[in-house]
Amino acid sequence: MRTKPTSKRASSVQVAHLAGVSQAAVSRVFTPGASVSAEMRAKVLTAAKQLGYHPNVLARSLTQRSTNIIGIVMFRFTNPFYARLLKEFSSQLQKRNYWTLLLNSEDDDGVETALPAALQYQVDGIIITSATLSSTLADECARAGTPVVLFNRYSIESNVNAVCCDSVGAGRLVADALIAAGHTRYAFMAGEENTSTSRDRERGFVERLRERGHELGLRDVGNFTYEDGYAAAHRLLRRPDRPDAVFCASDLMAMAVYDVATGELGIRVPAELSIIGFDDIAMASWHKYQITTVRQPLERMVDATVQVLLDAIQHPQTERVLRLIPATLMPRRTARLAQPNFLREPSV
Amino acid sequence: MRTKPTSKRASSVQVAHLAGVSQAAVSRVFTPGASVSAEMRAKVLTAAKQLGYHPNVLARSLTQRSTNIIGIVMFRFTNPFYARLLKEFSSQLQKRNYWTLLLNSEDDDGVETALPAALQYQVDGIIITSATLSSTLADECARAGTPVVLFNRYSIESNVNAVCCDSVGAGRLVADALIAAGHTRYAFMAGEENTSTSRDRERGFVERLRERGHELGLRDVGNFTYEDGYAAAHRLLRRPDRPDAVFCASDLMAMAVYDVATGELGIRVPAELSIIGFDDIAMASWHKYQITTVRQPLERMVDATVQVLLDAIQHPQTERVLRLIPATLMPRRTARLAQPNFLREPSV
DNA sequence: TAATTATTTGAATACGTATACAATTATAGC
DNA sequence: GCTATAATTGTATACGTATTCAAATAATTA
Repeated sequence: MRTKPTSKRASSVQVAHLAGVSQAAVSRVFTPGASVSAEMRAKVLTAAKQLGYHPNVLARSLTQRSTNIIGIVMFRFTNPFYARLLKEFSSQLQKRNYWTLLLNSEDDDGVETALPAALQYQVDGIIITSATLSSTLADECARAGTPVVLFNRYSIESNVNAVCCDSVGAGRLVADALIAAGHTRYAFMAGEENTSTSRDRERGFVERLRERGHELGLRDVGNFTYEDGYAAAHRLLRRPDRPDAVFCASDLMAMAVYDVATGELGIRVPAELSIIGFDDIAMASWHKYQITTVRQPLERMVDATVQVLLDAIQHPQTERVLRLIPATLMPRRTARLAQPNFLREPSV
Repeated sequence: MRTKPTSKRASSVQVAHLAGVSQAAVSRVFTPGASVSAEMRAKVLTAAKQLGYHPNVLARSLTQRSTNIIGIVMFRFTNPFYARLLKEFSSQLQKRNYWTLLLNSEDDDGVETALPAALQYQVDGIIITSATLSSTLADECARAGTPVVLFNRYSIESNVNAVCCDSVGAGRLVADALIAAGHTRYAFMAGEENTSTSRDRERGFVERLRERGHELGLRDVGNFTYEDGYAAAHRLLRRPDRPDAVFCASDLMAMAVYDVATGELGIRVPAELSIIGFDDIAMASWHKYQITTVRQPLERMVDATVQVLLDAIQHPQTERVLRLIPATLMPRRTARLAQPNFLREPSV
């Protein structure tokens, strides 16, 4: 059905012909650092300009065995954290002369189909933000010699690089802060249950509460979204034994809790209820919300990820890297917290 | 500095060798519709599996002269409308067996550098969401035989395809709706001043107000963001002759106006002030906002864009296409409107 | 000036695939 | 059985570039 696109893109051979030189000469003119005389360069460049010639990067990558393309596997596009993440990745990569092939793992089999496709496009590396990697897939990447970095995921069995925010540590941080301010009835609102990010945040939180003699009284699930968080907030806050502190696995859910509490139920925040979110998306600092939240240092995480990936590309033999990046608490208006020096309490 | 990555990806020649057949046979096994006997297919596939062989798409695209890659030029990633847009594009394209090369035009010279890069990667087509096209660039694409579609932009001089929401029509729609409900003091909050989207929305709005004997009393600029919208809302609403109807060029700004009005100034919405936004992002329908807004039919627009682009790819000779897609009003809670049949008033 | 070295150039080949063409084998028709 | 046709396979070549090697030219030195 496809008509063969008779593209008129000029080739190096045509340029060479027009300039009266060899094809190799043309190639050298467009290869930084190659040996070319000034007049040769001039001749070739005018011919190239005349024909509108640009080197065919794909043909080049055939001989160079490197495409300068990085595949990014994604799916929660509309989540503000991920939107910003993608922007950060693409601009970081572009700055280092790499390009981004976007692999949407939203539908169907997700990663399972997207990833082999990426390999066929000979990407130099892969960043995965939306799933962990089955060992089959990990093997396939390894066999293809294509390095992979998981972002905010890690995989115990398979031998894959990862850069993560320290979710467990962050959960503990929040527990400490809330305990120090004298809260008594704790709740946690989970994201999607099967995500390691949500589970780890919860684990750190609960662990630390226990260690210091408290219990997690309540938990509910908001699937990382405002809408589901809104419903969950209703369930949590209308109970007679409603919590006086809610830790949410995302800012969107924290905003929903805030809206339900102040808008619908007349609960005073933070006097009667402390709310802490996660991510520090732009909205969290909107004037009307001012959500106290855990800040994932996104730039640093992206930086580290790119670093790890490019390292792995340049030194294929190195063993796997795991990098944990600490989160920090952003005190704002929705949580009653002790003086900031609680942060320096000895962490047991 | 780059070590030559000695990739171990198997080639069709290696598979052929292992299977004891010709390279052409291997190629045919992986070419849908080619003539291959069952036993040949079996032999090749087992050999391929054993070597972990996947065809090199780039090498293929050298002979086919088509990469199945579409370049998307973007930059307002974190704006929820654009985030959703990108998701919609990538999943639509992926469904049709195209892949997305993401071109971030955020920094530096933006499109001017990103686009030539895309051309070098021999993309089959380009979608531009963040800028219009200089005639130089348009020429370059035309010369390369690479079709381009502008999304929500159009260009008078250069001969480039475009799919747009009918911003002018939408502005008129809003004017009609607000007039019908008997408002008297109108204001407009602009996005970034140099964008055609904002300008066209304003133009339609003002035009239609005039036609029906009204004036635009006030205008201010919110640059499409919540923060700037917040500041602009303060300026607008603290005036003695404050408006009783504000039309905002984006939902984020409308939300800011709502927050300033209800949260800070105690203005009742919609009794004393009607607010209408633009885009219908997910947040606009959040329970606490329920912003009355103009809905850009994003799926239809994306659909149309992809359609136009793929058409242009398959039939290179056709002339340029301009497609205008009508917007619709989503009545919610922030605007006082007449009964819905005002929509059927004869449009002069 | 001649001899030596450094620089520039072109011819040939490789990268991994698809395909036109010819050669071969299988199938159908009688 | 034999011929005519269809299906399958291999050979050779093309896609557009980078790069090795040898040849040719320019620059340097004595």
